[in-house]
Formats: sequence, C-alpha cells, structure tokens
Amino acid sequence: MSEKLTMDVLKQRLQANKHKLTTQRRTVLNVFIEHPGEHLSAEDVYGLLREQSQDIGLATVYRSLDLLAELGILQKMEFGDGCSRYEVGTMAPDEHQHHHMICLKCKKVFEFQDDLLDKLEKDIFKKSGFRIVDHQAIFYGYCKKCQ
Amino acid sequence: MSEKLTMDVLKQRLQANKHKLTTQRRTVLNVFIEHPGEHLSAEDVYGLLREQSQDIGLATVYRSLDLLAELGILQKMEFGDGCSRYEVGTMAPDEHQHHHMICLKCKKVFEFQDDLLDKLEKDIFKKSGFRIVDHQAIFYGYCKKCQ
DNA sequence: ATGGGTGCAAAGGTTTTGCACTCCG
DNA sequence: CGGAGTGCAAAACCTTTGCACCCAT
Repeated sequence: MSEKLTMDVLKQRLQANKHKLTTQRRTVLNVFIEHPGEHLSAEDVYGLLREQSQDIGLATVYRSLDLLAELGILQKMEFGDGCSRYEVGTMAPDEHQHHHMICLKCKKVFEFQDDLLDKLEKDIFKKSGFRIVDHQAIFYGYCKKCQ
Repeated sequence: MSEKLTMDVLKQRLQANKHKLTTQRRTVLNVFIEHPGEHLSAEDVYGLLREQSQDIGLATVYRSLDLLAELGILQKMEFGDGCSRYEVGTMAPDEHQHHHMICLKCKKVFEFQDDLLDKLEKDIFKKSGFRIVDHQAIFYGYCKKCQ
C-alpha cells in the first residue's frame, strides 16, 4: 500500500531521524510535488525556486536533495548526462518499480511499469546471497517517433 | 558467438571507422586486457599506465576511453561514485548480459549473469514501441559477508 | 606530407566544504 | 538557548577544450 507524499511525511521522517523541518527543505520537496514525473537536477530545482522568488542557496539545494534521498523520499539517479537527478521515490519499498528509457535521439526520458526486476532480485539472492535493497535500471534506445 | 578481445579487434575497428592505431590507444586497451573484470575509471587507467612507466596524458586517456566505448570495445557505466567507469564490453550485441551489484557497506562490485532483461526489453518494445539498444542495471544492497 | 592524434595547461561544469550567521525545537 | 541548518565563496573534482607539436598512414 502506497503512502501519499505530503509535507507530513517529510516532517515525520525528519523527526524520526532527528533532523529539523526547515523552510528550505519544505520548499525543495514542494518543487517535486509541483512537478510530478520529472527528473530534476540540483540546478533544475535551484532554478525553479528562484523563478518562484524563493531565496535559497545552491549548496542548500544539494544538501536537501541528499537528505531527502537518504530519508527515502526522493530517489537519486544517474542518467549519464553529467549530473545527478532526483524524483519522488515509491514511498513503499515493495511496490512495483518503473524503469527509465532514454531516447538517444530526442533525449526524452520515458518510463515503463514493471515488476520483472523483483523476480530478478529474488533470483540473485537465491543464487549469490546478495541482498538487494535498491536498484536502478536505464535503457537506451529509440522511442516510437525517432526510430 | 563471442569474438575474443585482442589488439586485432582494435586495429580492425579503428580502421573501419577511419581512426589511427596509436601507441596510446593500444596501451589503454592493454590495461583492460590485463585487468579483466575490473571497472576502471579514467584516473584508474592513467594511474596504472604511469605505474608501468607508460607516458600518456590524462586527456588522451579520456579521449581513448570515449573512442573505445564508441567502437563498442568498452562499455561505459556510471556507478554513482562521481566518475565514469569502463569495462570490456560483450563484443557480441545479443549476448547474455551481466549486471552489477554494489555492496553499500564494503563498496565492492559484484556481477551476476542473466538474460531476464532481454525478456524485459522485448516486453517494453511490444507494449510501448520503444526500441532498446543498450541498458545499464545496477543493484544496491549488501553482499553475503556484509549483511 | 598531411591531417588525425597527443600533451599540456587552462577552462568548464558539478558538487563539496569551511566558516560565520541564523533559526528550529 | 544551543546546535543543526544555511548562505556564500572558495575549493575540490571530473571532464572537456584550445593549440602547438607529433607521427601513423
């Protein structure tokens, strides 16, 4: 069962880990709530906040993204474009995952729902004893329009 | 059928793409032949070459790695540790893939043979029309020793 | 011989860090 | 209040680039 992402979740997880609920952390999370399904870099978040005339330092954006990822609220990912990107995580650990597909021509990011990787993870544990807690899968190719 | 990685493969692929076979490119490839199964960064390769008293510039290492990846000889990957890493690719495009598992405690990289992702790729194409040509899957967790 | 390749150093881009100041709990 | 969090600028990285020189073809 998925828990919806709200400011309460943030507050709750911050407190549980003895962190403070600051304006900046709330503002950063809010950007992700306002931009569902996007894969934002630190610079993206910083830019969006400055557009909203929100006063925040770039270093704080980096620190907030790190923390939110650590708390499991955001998921960090590398698309190989030179910067880390973040999106709202699945809140629930055993939920179906979505994977990312990047079109090599138009550079757009597509998503695909799937639970095949769950099966693969169980396989890996059975055969090697490696216990997986997270994963990242990126597929490169050509989207319907570009191929 | 897999083609073994040799200097001949390098020579052949360079010529096919109108590039020159230089000492530096041979030396870089040689590092990977001497270090099978490792995931080397540009700095790693540079360091290993300097240990061997091979005279090469860091920029050239970067350029060679880029080129070798472009030629399909090396595979570029991001483990999220701040730099790109490379390893010898599968030479054959439709061969079984191996995935990477990174232990969050000891930071070691483990590998796992599997062809489940082939199935997933076919699935994706069928359902979304996205044609996949490459992928990267990384699993984070705890290895047998560390959990 | 000639143009691609190299080495060096400088520049570029992303992320981290030191430190004084701020403000949440 | 006190210490975690912030902002700023500097530093730390990784990677790319400009340019003069070199050397495979």
